[in-house]
Amino acid sequence: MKIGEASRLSGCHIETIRYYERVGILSPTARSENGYRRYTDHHIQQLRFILHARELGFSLDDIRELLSLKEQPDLSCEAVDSITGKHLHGIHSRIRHLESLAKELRRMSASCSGGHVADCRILECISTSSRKPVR
Amino acid sequence: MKIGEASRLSGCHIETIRYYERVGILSPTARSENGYRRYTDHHIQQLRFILHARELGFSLDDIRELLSLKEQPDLSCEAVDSITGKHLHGIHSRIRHLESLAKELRRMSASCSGGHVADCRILECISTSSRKPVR
DNA sequence: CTAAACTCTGTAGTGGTTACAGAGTCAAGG
DNA sequence: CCTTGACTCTGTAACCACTACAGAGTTTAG
Repeated sequence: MKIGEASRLSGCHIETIRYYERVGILSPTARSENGYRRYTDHHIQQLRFILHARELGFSLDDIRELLSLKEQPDLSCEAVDSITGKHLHGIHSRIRHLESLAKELRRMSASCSGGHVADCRILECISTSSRKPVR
Repeated sequence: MKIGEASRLSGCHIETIRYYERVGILSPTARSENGYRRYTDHHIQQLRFILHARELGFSLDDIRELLSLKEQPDLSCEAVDSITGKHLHGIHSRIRHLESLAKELRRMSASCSGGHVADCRILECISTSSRKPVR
């Protein structure tokens, strides 16, 4: 099938499909005589996998590795667990970071009683605060 | 003062300072005869403000606006509130999104009992799941 | 006088797409 | 047969907020 149908079946944009092939995430495609890429069911499976993994927030590097593990059914799935675990860990620290930002922003916002810019506590906070970087 | 001292006093990297000037976040600098940029205390204040606002996750566009509001002390600080509120809102939806991802990843991870890749439930989930996009 | 430290400009890279320009290909309708 | 529209191709640039060079010039300390 051609790229348009692959796009419809997988849910990936055409440009994104070409991009995935270019960066080596998607298996190389055969070409028709006119130079058009030809896609197989296997490509569609890969594209769906990539799309879902992206929706789960995995990086393309992670996905590259997951796809390569997927092709080796006899391996232990420890490596899959490890990638997932690292990803989950990263998500948790991003959540913690965002929560600490939200807390501080709420605090700042609450302390501002809404007068003139000159007395704005929010701007004052930003001017003078010195957050310790969140690790 | 020269850029090195401005960097030390503000905590911003030298390249970042030049970048901020180039994209119009930082006020233009005067130049010495040798072409070196000259920084004033006002620049240092601006740089500290930018640094703190970035630590709070504000975009450079937001910061550009906050700095411009800061220069107009007679305005109502409503606009500042609005920018902060929008930012906080964005942070909250990012947190919600990440939490839903984390939940799903934990679920997937728990359902995998650690055998061979061929039976890995995580890979199976990614292959077949179809998340509704989180708004 | 020399070496180190500093500054300058300009360019390219990061991640993960998306958007476009300009060209070629193909199928259906008049 | 010709045109129109839909499709595909390649290559490049844009997004964000930097960071990292290369290669050149300048200043400062010993």
